[in-house]
Amino acid sequence: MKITIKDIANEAGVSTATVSKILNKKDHNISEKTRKKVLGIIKEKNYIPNTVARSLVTKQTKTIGLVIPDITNPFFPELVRGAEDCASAYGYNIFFCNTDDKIEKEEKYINMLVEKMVDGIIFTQSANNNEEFNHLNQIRKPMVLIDRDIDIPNIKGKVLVDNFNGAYKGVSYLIRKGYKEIAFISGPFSTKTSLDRLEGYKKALKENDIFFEDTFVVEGEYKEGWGKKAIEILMSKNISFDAVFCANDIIALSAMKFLKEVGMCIPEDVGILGYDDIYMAKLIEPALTTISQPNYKMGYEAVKLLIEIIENGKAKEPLVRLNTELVVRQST
Amino acid sequence: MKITIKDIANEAGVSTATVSKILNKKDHNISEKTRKKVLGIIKEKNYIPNTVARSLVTKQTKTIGLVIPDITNPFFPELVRGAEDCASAYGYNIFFCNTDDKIEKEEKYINMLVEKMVDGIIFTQSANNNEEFNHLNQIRKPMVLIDRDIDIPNIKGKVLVDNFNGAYKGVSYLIRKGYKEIAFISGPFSTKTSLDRLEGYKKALKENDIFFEDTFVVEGEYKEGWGKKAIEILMSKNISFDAVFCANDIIALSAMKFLKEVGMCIPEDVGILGYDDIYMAKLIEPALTTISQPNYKMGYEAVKLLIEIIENGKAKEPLVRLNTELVVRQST
DNA sequence: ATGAAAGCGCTAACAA
DNA sequence: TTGTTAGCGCTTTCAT
Repeated sequence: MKITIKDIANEAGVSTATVSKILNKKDHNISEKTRKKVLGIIKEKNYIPNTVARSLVTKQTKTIGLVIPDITNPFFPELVRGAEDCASAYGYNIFFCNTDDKIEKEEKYINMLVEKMVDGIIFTQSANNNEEFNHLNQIRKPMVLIDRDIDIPNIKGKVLVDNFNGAYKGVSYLIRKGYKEIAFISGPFSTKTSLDRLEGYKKALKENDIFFEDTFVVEGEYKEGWGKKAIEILMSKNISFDAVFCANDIIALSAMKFLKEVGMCIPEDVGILGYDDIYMAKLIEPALTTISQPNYKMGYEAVKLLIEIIENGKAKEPLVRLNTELVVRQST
Repeated sequence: MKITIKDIANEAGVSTATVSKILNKKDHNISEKTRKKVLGIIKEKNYIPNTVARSLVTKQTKTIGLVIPDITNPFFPELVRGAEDCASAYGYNIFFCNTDDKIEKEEKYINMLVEKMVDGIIFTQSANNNEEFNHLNQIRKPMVLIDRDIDIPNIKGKVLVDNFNGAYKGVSYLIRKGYKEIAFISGPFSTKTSLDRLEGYKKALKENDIFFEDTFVVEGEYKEGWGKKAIEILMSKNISFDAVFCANDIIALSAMKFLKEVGMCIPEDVGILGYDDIYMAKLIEPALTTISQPNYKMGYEAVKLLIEIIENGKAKEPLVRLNTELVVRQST
């Protein structure tokens, strides 16, 4: 039989209130003697408090929901890991959900999370879907957003990355290295992320008196196959480029693979610059020069922010803006 | 103010018992009229039942714990995804934990999970740590193990992969392809996984009348840097090999990168065979031939098994053994 | 077909 | 310093 606080109280000859106080370190006026005794019995009986019962009265579960599109996308493991580490450090657990960017799944999960009485929710998306976010506005739980800057009234916190500067730094570096004809394989322009990176790219060109040409930019999706396809498009248009700035590392890998297959040398014939710095970036040959997103930190900071909001009702600094970093390797 | 079952009952002019029955589809003798009415009010008021309160009485949380070493290791995302998909299909949520293979973290998390009243726990490790598993035996929750075959009395289910056959298939293929001097970069021999793969490797050699030599096998760890180091060891011993069977894909990638750096051509000078088929295997150049582990399926099946055990007390088939598959690409 | 009431295991006023 | 007691929101048995 499961043993409860009552059993401990009986055994110790005290009331459950006393045991509860000891359990919750509201010790201040409990005699050392009974404290010791109760603690002893707890250990001896291997008693584990039932947090479900506790949550019912305290109205908090020490649990948060983490909603991402797909853990299988190499962008997310680090982020999730960061989130989990932070949660764990603050005594919280994480419910983990994959939405595949599907609005139905998203709604279903959010409802599940609310039913499970999570204390707050963290929300990430890789791609904007331009559907309505009405259902998010129904939710009366603290929420923080990662990586996207949409306006939902009841979002109380955001963790964003400076994509503009990231792209700007990367492309500037490419130019300094002597590359002059830099193509940009972009993600969808429906995302602010992509738009910001495009602006950073443009600014770098402009500052170096390189004329910006539409044809050097191809818009696609943040997916594996897009890199190859994009190169094919570029080539079919007979565009000559000596470097490619890719909207993320997976795209870069796919582009690189294809370029090698058609006999190009990297970085001699064409330089490749990625974005994200996923785990594999350093393991491929040549290792990928890329703009490192602080994914782990994003996850960590988001949870930290959320917990602050949960515990204080609001955040001192509700917008965390993280910086990127250029990681130079052999592909440029 | 949060709205409760009482509010719904009042509004509808019925008792909470009635509402509860309707909520839980114990409808059988509730008049259609009140059913409709109650359901209407629930929708109108946007009522969401509090599962915490429910769990307190039903003694089940519809929640399971998933304990893995590190989501950042490319082996796990697919597995986790499979687990999550299955859980979600059965109406369960997943608490997600990373232990880094540290016994203290493991204990801490398991306790947290028990406190949170999970209905069951799934347990994965990449490397055996030979410490005691006493603490696992204290746990009176259904548990299922993935990928390792240790004996813990209260483990009620296991999902295993046939490593012996995987290695055997892979190495046999290498031999068929004409490779004769096949090195094996192994993981730690403290793991059954590694031992099984070694046996598979030996069997393939033997069947093809290739003499097995100790020196062709190097034992290390399932980590990124090991591939390069292993090749260095092999070379420093002046061992000539025309193919390398790597204990996992990360090792293979690292080995491949190093071999290319020292001027070897793959697959001409040396063939590379990996193990796992991680996401990146197909994206690198040359794409990696590897033995595909059914990671997604492992996660999925493990959760399915666990839920069966949770709901029926035991599993009809407590041991699920999954097969591997050889995926031929360009590295051989 | 519906409701009254007990109780799940815990916390937190308030009393003593 | 400790105990009494009233819930938290729900399910479930047993009456009605």
